[in-house]
This record gives sequence, C-alpha cells and structure tokens, in this order.
Amino acid sequence: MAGRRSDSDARETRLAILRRAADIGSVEGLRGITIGRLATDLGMSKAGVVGQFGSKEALQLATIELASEMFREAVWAPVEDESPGLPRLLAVCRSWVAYLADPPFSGGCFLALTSMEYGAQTGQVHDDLAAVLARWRRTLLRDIRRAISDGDLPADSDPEQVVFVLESLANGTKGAQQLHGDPDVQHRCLVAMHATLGVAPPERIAQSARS
Amino acid sequence: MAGRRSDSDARETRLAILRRAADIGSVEGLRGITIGRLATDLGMSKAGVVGQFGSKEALQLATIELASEMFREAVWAPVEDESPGLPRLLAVCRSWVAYLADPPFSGGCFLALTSMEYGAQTGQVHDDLAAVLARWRRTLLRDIRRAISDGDLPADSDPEQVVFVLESLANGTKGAQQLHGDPDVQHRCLVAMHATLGVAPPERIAQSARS
DNA sequence: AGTTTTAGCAAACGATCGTTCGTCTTGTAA
DNA sequence: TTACAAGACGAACGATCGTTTGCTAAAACT
Repeated sequence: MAGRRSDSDARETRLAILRRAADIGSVEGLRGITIGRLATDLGMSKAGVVGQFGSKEALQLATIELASEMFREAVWAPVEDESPGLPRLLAVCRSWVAYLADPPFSGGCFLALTSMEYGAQTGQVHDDLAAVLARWRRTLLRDIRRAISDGDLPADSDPEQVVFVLESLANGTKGAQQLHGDPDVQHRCLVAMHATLGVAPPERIAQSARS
Repeated sequence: MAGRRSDSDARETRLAILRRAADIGSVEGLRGITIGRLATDLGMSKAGVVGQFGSKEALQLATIELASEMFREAVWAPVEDESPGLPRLLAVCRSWVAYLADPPFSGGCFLALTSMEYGAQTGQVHDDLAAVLARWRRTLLRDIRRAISDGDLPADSDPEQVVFVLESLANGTKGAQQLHGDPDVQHRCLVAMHATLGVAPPERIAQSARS
C-alpha cells in the first residue's frame, strides 16, 4: 500500500508520532505511551511507528526532546531578547505562568509529569529528563546571578535557593490546577514568584469570563 | 495447598500487599503496580492478590488510602499536639521536610508522584487523590487562619496563597532531590517555608556526614 | 458434629504489550 | 535503466496484562 515517501514526508511522519506521543505522555505519563496506541491514533501500523526509532525507549527519549523544545519555544523564546537580569527573569515568570495556564499539551506540562514519574527510576529516560531540567536551571541561574550583580536582588541572595523556589512554584501550579481546581492559580503563582524576586505583586491578570 | 487463615492473618496479608504496592507506586507510579508483580514479590498467586480487593482499581484505591495514612502518621501525628496556629505550622514544616528527606517509601513521597500521574486523568483514582490532598490543605488552612487571627501572620495574608506556596515547596523538594540531586534540599525547603511564614530562617540542620 | 464462609491456589481466558520478520513500494544513485 | 536504500505494511512472536473459574482447606458459626 504505502511506499517510500520523500525524506521530508518521513520527517513529518516522525514529527506527527512524537507530537501525539508528547500529548499522550502529558496526560498519562511516559508509561502511557504505547506503540499500538500511537499506531491506532495515527492510522499506521505498529512497525511503522517504531521503525523510525528502533525501540520504545528511543521513542521515549525523542519525545522528551520534542517536549523540551516545545517548552523552550513557549517559555524562553518569547523573552530571550529581554535585557538580562531581573527584567528577563520577570518576563520568564510571565511566560512560564502563561505556558502553565494554557499548555501546548492536553494534560499540562509534559516535563512536570514525566520528571516526577521517572525521578526515582534509573536509566536513560531519567538521565535525559534530569539533563533537560538542569539546562533550564542553568538558564534561570544565569539571570538570577546577573540580577544580584546588578543590585536588583539582595547581594546575599542564594541563587540556588531562588531557582529552587521558582521551580517549585511552577511545579505546584500544575497540582493546584488539576487536583484542587484552583481557578486563580496562575495569579497565585505569579504573586509568589514576584515575592521571591522581591518585586511588588503584579496586577490582577484578566481572567476568563467569570461573574 | 493453602486454606483459610484466621481473619487477622488475612488482614496481615492485605496489609503486606498494600505496603508493597505503595512502595512500588512510589517508584514507578500507580501504573507500575501490577498484580503479577505483587504476586511474585510476595510469593502468592495472582488470584490471591486480587482476591482481597476484587479489581485492580480497588487495589489502587486501597493503596492510596494506606499511603495517605502513612503520610498523616509521619507528618501530622508527631505535631498534632502542638499549640494551634503558627507554632504547629512551623512544627509541621519540620516534620514534613523530615518526611521528604527520609520517606517511608523507597521512591519518595507516594502522593507527590501519583497526584502528578493522575492529575490530568478522570476517574475514581484522580478523585480519591484530590480528596486526600484537599483534606491536607484544609488541615494546613486551619492553622494558617489561626496564625492570622493570632497576629502571627499579617492580617492581610491570603491563607490560600500561603498553603499554595507550602505545598509547592514540598512538591519541588522531591524534584530537586531526585532530578538535580541537590543535597541541601531539605534545608532549602525549610528556609523557603519559614520565609513564607515570615519567620527567621532556621538553623542549619545537621546534614548526613560530608567532608 | 455438621454446615457455611472464605483465603488462597492453579490454570486458563482474551487482550495488549514491545519486537521482529518478510514484503511491497518508491525515491534516489549509479 | 538498473540497483539500491528506506518508509511503511501485515503478520506473527513470546511475554505480560487484568480477570475469571473451579478447587482445596481451614476457621467460624449453628
């Protein structure tokens, strides 16, 4: 039935697989990603799905890579050109919260879920997730250190402490959203992030229509 | 081969199953809990494992209940008799961090992992997890409100905001521990919790032997 | 003492898991 | 024009999934 498509077609197929995998993973975790399910959803054969990657673990790693790029694209790319230091940090907080409130995955942040899922396990999946998060931490740390040397944060601030709090708040936002159903969670998260950075709380964000 | 044991024996078997299930779940999530695996680990037959519960979902719900009790036992029970309000809140922070640093599960906090895992899914498992976390939130909220009326927290504090930050920090501790391998994470978490409660940072905790 | 419950076992069920195999088809290179 | 490389297919593999069905045997109740 199907013969060889052009190379770009093959890359499109690969992307379609990974996009679907990332979406499933954001809801049910990496364990919920199944070759047969991807095949069914995409109207392909199981062999066709796994053929591009060789094994399920390779597919999982590629999915992590795509999700990581989607995160960077949504959170970092829009603010990359802001001035380094506190201004860019505040911009990151805004885009980060916006990403959490309206994520490009149907289950919420892919990385938040999968890093919890594989935090206590060993193997390449854990290591790749750790590497992705470590890279993000370093990005944040750079601007935190810059903010300190600029005098925008107290000179005795501990950069590691600041990044720990910011990451925790972002993580906690997913929980408060999905478990407790808190409708104000994005504002709450932004308020807490600003407090961490010693900045006056933000204006109330225009919420989805309510009363 | 095996006949009817006494009722207390049966309850012990049930407990052994749930303990093992909670431990597996803390590492690999609720999806990683498998009837066959429990049977192998406990030297039982699959029917013997599932017989006590009727179905896998019932077993999952019972596992959540046990893990919830273990959390209460480790975090709340030791501080329950402290004086309500800020003093008990600070005591909770200490026991909470201690629980996170040395959890009764081999994979870290069971609830932190599974609530992420099922946050975006629907069904009884999600609902039960949400109920457990909501109960914990209410417990914290009670003391936060008391601390406000006692004048130990600013009168214009938002209790929901405080509990959101505390929960986020606890959640983030697991991530920083398992993904980034931060050895100072428990101190970091306690510092941030104290800051949230407007209290001077705690003394440095005696760490496990290092240098 | 006799009857009823019930914990647990062995075995099998169909479904699905990840993987492998051979084949067909087609774009690309020789 | 011929030969090759590669995407995708259908089909099957053994393993494991959750569940069901008798069955055994001992505790508990009458």
